[in-house]
Amino acid sequence: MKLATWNVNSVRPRLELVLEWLAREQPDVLMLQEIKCETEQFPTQAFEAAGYGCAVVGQKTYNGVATLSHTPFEITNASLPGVADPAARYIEIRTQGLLLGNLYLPNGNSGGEEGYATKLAFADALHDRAQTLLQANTDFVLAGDYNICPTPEDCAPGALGPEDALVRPQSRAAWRRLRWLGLTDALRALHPHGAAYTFWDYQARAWERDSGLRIDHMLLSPRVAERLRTAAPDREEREKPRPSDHVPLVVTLSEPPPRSH
DNA sequence: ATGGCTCGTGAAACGAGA
Repeated sequence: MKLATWNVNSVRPRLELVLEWLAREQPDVLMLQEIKCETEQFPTQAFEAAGYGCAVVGQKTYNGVATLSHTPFEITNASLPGVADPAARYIEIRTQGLLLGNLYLPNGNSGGEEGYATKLAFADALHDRAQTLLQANTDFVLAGDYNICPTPEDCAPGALGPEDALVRPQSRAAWRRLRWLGLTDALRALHPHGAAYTFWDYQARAWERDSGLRIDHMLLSPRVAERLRTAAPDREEREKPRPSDHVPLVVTLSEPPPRSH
């Protein structure tokens, strides 16, 4: 099973790029963030023509998430339980025996301390959602743009100041708290050290200087982690004309073991 | 060097992004 997450920074100007990527990579599921359009404006027909059903939560101008699935699915949540903020930042589906949460965690650099508190509140609610799913013995993946660089290795030297919301101690603590539930960081489980960036700023020739960040992640519940085979950012997408500032993170899983009884 | 790009909005700057 092949899963991917990709912050596309607006789906409409990126539609051809995403369709080409789907045709080439043929993932089972692609989780998109920052679609930046209302649900009705999402190019559902184009993705359906490519063989993917769409679960979409959009809004005007900002945010928005969509999950594309090659296999039949049901939507289990169109917002993150416990989050009062109406921003379109979470959609969750069930397919192939997995619950797949697609999230766009608030950046937290705008809106002062109130904006930062929104980020931490979302992370708290995500922790509670993961805990609920673990208690229900559910196999799940939480994938998306977490807007957190978990460790200094995940931030190119000088790319961010120490006060940035992506590296603030409370942001990193929120990430560790998720991991301490027993979740596996797919990328780091297979590649424990070194840069594995998923984002390069459009500005200051960040891509050319490889001044990137690792902020897009997939967390796996324990039984899913046992099936982990590969995890890698697709850096080639950052070379394309008019790219997103993020690249896809691609994870492959082996088939689930036969059920015991 | 707090700017540098790239979006959406809506028709000019501006906010958000990270």
